[in-house]
Amino acid sequence: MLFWSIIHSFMPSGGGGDVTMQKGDMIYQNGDTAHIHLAHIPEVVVSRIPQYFRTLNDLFQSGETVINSQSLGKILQITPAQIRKDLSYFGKFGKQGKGYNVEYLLDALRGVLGLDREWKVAVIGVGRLGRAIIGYPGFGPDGFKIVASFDEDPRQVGQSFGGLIVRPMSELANVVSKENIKIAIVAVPASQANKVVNMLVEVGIKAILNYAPTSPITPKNVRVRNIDPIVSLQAMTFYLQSEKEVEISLV
Amino acid sequence: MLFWSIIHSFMPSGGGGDVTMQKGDMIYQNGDTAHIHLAHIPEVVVSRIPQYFRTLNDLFQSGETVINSQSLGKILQITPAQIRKDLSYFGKFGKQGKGYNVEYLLDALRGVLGLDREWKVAVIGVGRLGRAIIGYPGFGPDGFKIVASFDEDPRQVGQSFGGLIVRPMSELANVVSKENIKIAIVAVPASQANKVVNMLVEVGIKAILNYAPTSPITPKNVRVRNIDPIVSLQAMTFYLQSEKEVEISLV
DNA sequence: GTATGTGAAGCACTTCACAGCT
DNA sequence: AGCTGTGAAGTGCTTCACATAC
Repeated sequence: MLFWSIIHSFMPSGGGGDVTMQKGDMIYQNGDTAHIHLAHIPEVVVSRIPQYFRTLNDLFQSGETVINSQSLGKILQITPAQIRKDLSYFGKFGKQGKGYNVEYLLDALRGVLGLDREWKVAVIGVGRLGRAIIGYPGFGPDGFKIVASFDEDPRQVGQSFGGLIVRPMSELANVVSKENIKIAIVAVPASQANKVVNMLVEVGIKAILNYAPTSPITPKNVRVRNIDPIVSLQAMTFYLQSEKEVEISLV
Repeated sequence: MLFWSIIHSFMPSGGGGDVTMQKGDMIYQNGDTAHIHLAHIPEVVVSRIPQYFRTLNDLFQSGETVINSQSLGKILQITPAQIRKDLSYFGKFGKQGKGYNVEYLLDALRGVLGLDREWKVAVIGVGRLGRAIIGYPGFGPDGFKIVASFDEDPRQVGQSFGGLIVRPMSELANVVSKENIKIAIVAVPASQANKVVNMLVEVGIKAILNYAPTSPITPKNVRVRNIDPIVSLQAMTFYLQSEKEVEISLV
């Protein structure tokens, strides 16, 4: 039985020379565990893997057993070469002349993304949005389990939404450490967002899905993804107004 | 008084030779209107402009009058060079030795993004998420006005949320054309999403903010932005499980 | 002195094209 | 014959570094 371990930044700071890693390099064996160190994987690649995963899930549900990079590309509007290259960062999952076995690739990507376990999630802010998130049925099937909710407002604390009791922020540290929560969803007003994010970093949260219209600053080892519908809409209105005349000063 | 016009794809298809445009090229004068044709602007650049806009808005609200690319970069975690380069696609908005006048740059970017007008928006699907969107107060201040909501479910039709009556899908074409709606927000279950998106394209919607966990296919002249929290979370779990051992078959 | 705007250099991602396997 | 996996080529975005302007 063999294992692999993804090491994202391997910097033996104690001196002794630089180490340049190549994809697939096996560096050392530690007890029973063989560690394979992968070279840097581009962030854009990582962000596409969940899309492949979701599509493969859909295909699997509809009973498809095999798919090739061309068909997958058509569904996702991505070139076949891109898909093959992306997958090749993680292994060889296909068969020449055939394509990819849907179930096999699905399992492989589940492992790559770390979805072969349950991730506990905390929701901060139980306003209209927070409650919609708690009630959203889409998290469970993918292994995300919302196990706690918090709010600063004493009038919300103690209430129950979706079978989850709203706790005061003062309990954040305790609950996060006791439940070993690594992921938080921020659904508080913009004015509170930065403060809340700082608290989350403080108590050891490592991934934050931020619905507040801010770009909070966090240490490099804490990941943030911002979901801001306004920003998304504005990126589209730019294209909508092509050929519309806009006044500027032209010396 | 001078104007500029952003032409994104200028392809005189009637023959007569290729036209390669350079940033800032002035191509022709038509009546009172000088048209300046900008070269292709990278999509990543366009997607960053709304972030600059939001931050400048925040700064303006807090009374800041001047900012330089360094400070703006610190807030947004973007290099100063990147910010200056991005802005340079659209004009020269700063002063050497000084920086950017916040209000002036804000106005300029408002024009660039086409936010110096009101954009009417339709929401499709008034489930929990759709209602949260309709009730979200963040759209108004940025010029997005939700003017209509639709749902396929007859039990929802006729109800009123946030002062907006839910209409049946059969009225979509009429309302969109009469109200001149160009933007739609899709908040229906995944199973209906593709069908709904096709209907939206059909009736002339040009920009879609899609909350369903799908990647709908649309003509090139219809923009889609997908907001899928699961995909965002999964891109983060990849990094969370660094150094975690994952079983694979290593021949 | 300070900070912008921008060609040029550097770097990273995408696409090509084909060897290799089925 | 068909499709993957992948070096190499191509493309495009980012960063540099400095002339220019305040």
